[in-house]
Amino acid sequence: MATPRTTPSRPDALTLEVVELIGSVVARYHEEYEEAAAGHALTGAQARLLSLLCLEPLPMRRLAQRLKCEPSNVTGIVDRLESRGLVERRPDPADRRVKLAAATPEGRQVARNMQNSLRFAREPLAGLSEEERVALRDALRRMLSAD
Amino acid sequence: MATPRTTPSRPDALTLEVVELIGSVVARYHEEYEEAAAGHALTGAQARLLSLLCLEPLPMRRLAQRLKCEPSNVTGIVDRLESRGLVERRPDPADRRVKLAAATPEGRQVARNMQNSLRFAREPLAGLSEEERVALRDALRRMLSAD
DNA sequence: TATTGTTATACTCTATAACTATA
DNA sequence: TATAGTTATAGAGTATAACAATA
Repeated sequence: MATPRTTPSRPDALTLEVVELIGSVVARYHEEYEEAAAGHALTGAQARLLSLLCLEPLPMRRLAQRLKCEPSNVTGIVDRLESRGLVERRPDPADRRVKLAAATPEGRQVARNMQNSLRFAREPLAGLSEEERVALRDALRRMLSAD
Repeated sequence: MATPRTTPSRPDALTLEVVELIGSVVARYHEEYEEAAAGHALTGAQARLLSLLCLEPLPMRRLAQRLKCEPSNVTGIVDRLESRGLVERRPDPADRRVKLAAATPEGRQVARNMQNSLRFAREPLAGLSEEERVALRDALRRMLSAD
């Protein structure tokens, strides 16, 4: 194992700095996401839901799972997007209890515009060489699978 | 410059993967932060405010700046923390308009407990060697200053 | 006059519980 | 009976505008 034998409760200065840097990246990412959403008159939750629906229509229930919130909340978020014509509800032919939420063409356009205005989420790597990107990719992969 | 000359609108596969990994880290970090806060009966906003006050007492106005919200919101968040005895308001001897919010000893203890339960923010680096941590630190630094 | 903190208001997000229509 | 979606309700965060106390 590559882990140095230090007391878990007293991480070394390097580890502390990396953890703080990750916190900064997280904060920065979130700020810019909310900002980009607000620039298109969307809340963060609306923007996340709309982005999901741009990939494929989804039952309300699955939207709640993806957004990690209760199904009852999805009703309101979809209501607001639907009243703006960005999302629509369709019946599911296979199960009449299910409603499929789907992005309209206008909804997809708004989502695209928003994602294009997300500079930091798109270009955070401008200053890194290919070698550095590979190293960063490997480190991030390992972080996410370390659980 | 180390940036390869590709069209900005069509990033290469490596870049796309790294961007997606960063998104995953951000999502994971946020989930665990909210979870840790909820475990101590705090909302995310309350946890962030309390963590700030653990470093030093701050005027309400500065808290709003740090949390990137309107000063009127800080009143309510501090109210709720104060009613639980985790935060207190003190007069500022230098300016009688100002109220300094400060964490109580109990508030500091709750914040410490919460931070200790943040595993992902603390131990995502367990699988990385010191060399890799240095490379990760440098890459993150450059990402954050690339603006 | 300008600034600090607060109040009042309205909207959104959130969880919980109860309801309906299907299955 | 179980499930999908909704409604009703209450608490919290948010922005805006107006206010009192102080500078």
